[in-house]
Amino acid sequence: MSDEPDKNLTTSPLSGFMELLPAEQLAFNRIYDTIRRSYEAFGFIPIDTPVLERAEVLLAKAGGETEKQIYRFRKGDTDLAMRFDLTVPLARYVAEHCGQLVLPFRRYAMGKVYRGERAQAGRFREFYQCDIDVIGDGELDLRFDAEIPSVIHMIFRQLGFERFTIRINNRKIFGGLFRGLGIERQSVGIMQAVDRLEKVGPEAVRKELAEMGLPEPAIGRLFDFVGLGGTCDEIIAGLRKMGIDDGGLAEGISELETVVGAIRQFGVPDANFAVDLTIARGLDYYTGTVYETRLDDYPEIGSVCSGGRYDDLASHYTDRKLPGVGISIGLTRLFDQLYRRGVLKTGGSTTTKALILPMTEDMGHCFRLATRLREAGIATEVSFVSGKMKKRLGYADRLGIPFVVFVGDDEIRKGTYTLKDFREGDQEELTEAELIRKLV
RNA sequence: GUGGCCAUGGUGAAACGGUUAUCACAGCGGGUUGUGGUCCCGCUAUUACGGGUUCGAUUCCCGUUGGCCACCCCA
Repeated sequence: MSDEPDKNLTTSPLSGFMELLPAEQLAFNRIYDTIRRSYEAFGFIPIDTPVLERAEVLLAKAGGETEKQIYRFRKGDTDLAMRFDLTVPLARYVAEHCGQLVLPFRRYAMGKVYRGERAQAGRFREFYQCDIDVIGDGELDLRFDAEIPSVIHMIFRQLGFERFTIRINNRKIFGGLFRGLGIERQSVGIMQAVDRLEKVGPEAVRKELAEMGLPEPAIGRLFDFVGLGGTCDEIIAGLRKMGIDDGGLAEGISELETVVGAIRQFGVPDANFAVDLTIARGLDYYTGTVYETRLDDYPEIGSVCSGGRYDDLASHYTDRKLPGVGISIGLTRLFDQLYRRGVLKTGGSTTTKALILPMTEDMGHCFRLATRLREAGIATEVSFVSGKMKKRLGYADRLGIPFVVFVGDDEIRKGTYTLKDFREGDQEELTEAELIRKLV
């Protein structure tokens, strides 16, 4: 071990780990707070679970992909892993505490998750997910499925978006269709192919399906099916008209119809949601309603929020049947993509509203004023930058602090303060009461 | 995980075999006392790392590391 510190250590963060400058971080936190407030407005309860879990817990129902991507390591005799989403930890949490929880349990969680995959634009190895889920006891009303889009709607409105579409589908429809057409065996491959429809176009998908060995008539029917368009009601009517006889399909259609009706009752305008029979969602644990939300003006970002219903959340951890429905907002991706496109307004690089600039030896006077301003809810700091005025004011200027309060011996004698509005450039001499009234 | 492209000050770029590697922005100092942002002057700072080819490498070749993009997967 060398005693000399290595001054040439790489200072960039690891690839796939987002790190922000102050103004960016503040913009990020504004989005975070907006999401949190909306979740709480619907009565969701905040729950925070550990970033590290026993590997066996996280991998209990993991498929191949998760297994490959999970960060896993040993510490002593313990086999540890970092959470790759917030849903699996929720399952463990609910199984552990269900005796003390009131069901249906409405919880939200906002935290970092980890996936060891190759980073790319909009694809991180460490990122924030903002989840809500409702967990029921044995059964869970379909109206909870409809409430989720209503939460999404509120969040994106609050974030300042008008043009976004919450796409809805039901996994039972796919399942029923595949059974009805006798192509159930290849269902996973078919859904993956259909998911690529928008990306590669119908011809490529048709070819891919043929290569999987699907008979031509079945492919035709499949395309009739995913080609169904129009309003939610037209699509649902179209589905019924296809005349495929399968109990699961009928159930899926009827659930979808119920959910669509309830979404309208929740007041989500038709402009902001749509039935889209092509969305399947990779994760195979969804068993009913599925969601995917896109910003209409930025379709290339892809889904910014997705989720769905699962029949049994915690089957690996408990015998109780706990159905749930939820969604996850990929906050890191959402922020990153919006920021790259310049659609986020960034303000100053500080939370300070008023900077007290002492021009007196009487620092106690300045500190007491600072305390009273803070108690009035005004974010305040006292400047200790010394030197020329140019430098002292330059500090406020560069951080974007909106107000500077000059405290000089003249003012102290008169019992006043000089308040300078940094954006307007003008200033006025005020009493303390006037100062507070002005800044609050 | 598979494949392609790229690596120049803090940031974004220029030079693409040839004397002290250029420019802009940012940063620091100055343009005299209790008033910043614009303007003017000055300063600091760069060829990712290791090897090879060559009289000579930022430039060409190999390796390493890192970044970007596509696929896969997904938030």
